[in-house]
Amino acid sequence: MHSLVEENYLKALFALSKDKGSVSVNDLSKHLNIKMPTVTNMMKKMAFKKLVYYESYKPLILTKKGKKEAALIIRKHRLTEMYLVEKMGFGWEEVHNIAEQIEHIKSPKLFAKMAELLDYPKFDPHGAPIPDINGEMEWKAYSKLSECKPDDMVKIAAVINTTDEFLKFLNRREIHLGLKIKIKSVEPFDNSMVVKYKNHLEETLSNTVCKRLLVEKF
Amino acid sequence: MHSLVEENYLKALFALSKDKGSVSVNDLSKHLNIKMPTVTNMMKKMAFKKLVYYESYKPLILTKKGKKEAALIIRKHRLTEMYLVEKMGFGWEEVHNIAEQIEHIKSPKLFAKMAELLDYPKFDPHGAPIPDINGEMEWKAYSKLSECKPDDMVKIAAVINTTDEFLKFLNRREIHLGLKIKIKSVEPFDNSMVVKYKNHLEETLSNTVCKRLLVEKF
DNA sequence: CTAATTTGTTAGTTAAGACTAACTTAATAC
DNA sequence: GTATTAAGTTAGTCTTAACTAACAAATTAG
Repeated sequence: MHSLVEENYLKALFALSKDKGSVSVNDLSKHLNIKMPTVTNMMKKMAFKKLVYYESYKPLILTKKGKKEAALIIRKHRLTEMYLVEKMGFGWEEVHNIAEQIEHIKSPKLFAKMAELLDYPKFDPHGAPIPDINGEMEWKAYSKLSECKPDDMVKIAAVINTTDEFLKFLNRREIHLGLKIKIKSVEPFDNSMVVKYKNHLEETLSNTVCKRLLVEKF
Repeated sequence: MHSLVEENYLKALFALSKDKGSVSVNDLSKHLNIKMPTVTNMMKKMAFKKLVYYESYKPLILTKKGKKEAALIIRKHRLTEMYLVEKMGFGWEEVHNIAEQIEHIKSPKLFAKMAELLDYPKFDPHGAPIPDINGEMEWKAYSKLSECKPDDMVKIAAVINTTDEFLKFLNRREIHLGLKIKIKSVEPFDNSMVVKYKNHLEETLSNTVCKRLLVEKF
């Protein structure tokens, strides 16, 4: 099995390669807060273990094996988050740090039990998909709220780039998954949106916020 | 905070010093499966951190601080075991390994929540006392089943020196905490006991087994 | 009470995973 | 298209926590 450190490299590689499919040493270094030479070294070790394709001066690419192992760690993370929220009563802004630790626990039984008790959930408390036991996962085709137009009626499906602070911000405005929102207007100069939902008849959301809210139109 | 490794030394020191109050380097070395020089080294580091009293060639003694920190790790371990059994449906023979990992998690909130959901339990699934939030804990004055006499009626209060195998052995005989047992006879040559409980009218338990069962007389 | 054995320590080595300093390759700018 | 800047690598160091080999102290045996 892999060390906790390797698991963190795997997760970072997986997260950063979402779009391009590859990652630079620099990006990985910044994301993990680890200096570049250390990253280079680790990539050589992980290449030897067939977790990543590594060639000098070229972008890093996860192997199939690396991707699967990363996805399985993410599975453990998201299952844990869901468990903490659904079964233990934590708020969605409290669970990240705990899950960050529990995801490294070696006990297939523990996570199998969580999945069972949660009735095999497909999404975590932030709307992110939970990879299945084979590491398979797919994001649904959500739009960003920031890309919607006035008069669109949308439902909040997921929150991305979550931080505790951002989630607390949403809490204060009673914004949660499943919430139905109507877009009243978009300010042209800063792309902030005025939206309406529940008893919030005129809430303004900055573009920074809108870019982090994934929605389903309906 | 302390490293996972230090936490394991603390736990081992605490467990081994139960009776004598002190531990030899040798015992600690054997218990942790770590060679003596490594232990000596670590003791110096931990003495510097005021977790243990260390003098060359003298027995190791936990400081008050060391004892408290050890007890708090044991608290996390036993709370976790209780949580896994009571809230997740694990068997008492399955929880040790998982708790061994979860006990190192840094999240006061997580363990506070477990305690709350379990309604502040005083004992773990094996009958061992759970230290309170200040690290205070006390074993009740139980007897070993091996020290009981024929015709004694006793109730199983705790299981000590538990291993998965021993707990499975108890499962197969339907022996569990709270079970009421009558001692029918004691074989003088090997101190094995013939006992009666529930629909087990004549079950023989070896001395090895009886020494690991703590009971309350009634 | 000395000899043998056990226990404990010292010194030096190793591996993992971090770092800095210095150098090289690749990318960008003019 | 060369010069500058950014990115990546190499080499060497550090810390933690393990190890072995060799030595020293304490205990036990006779």
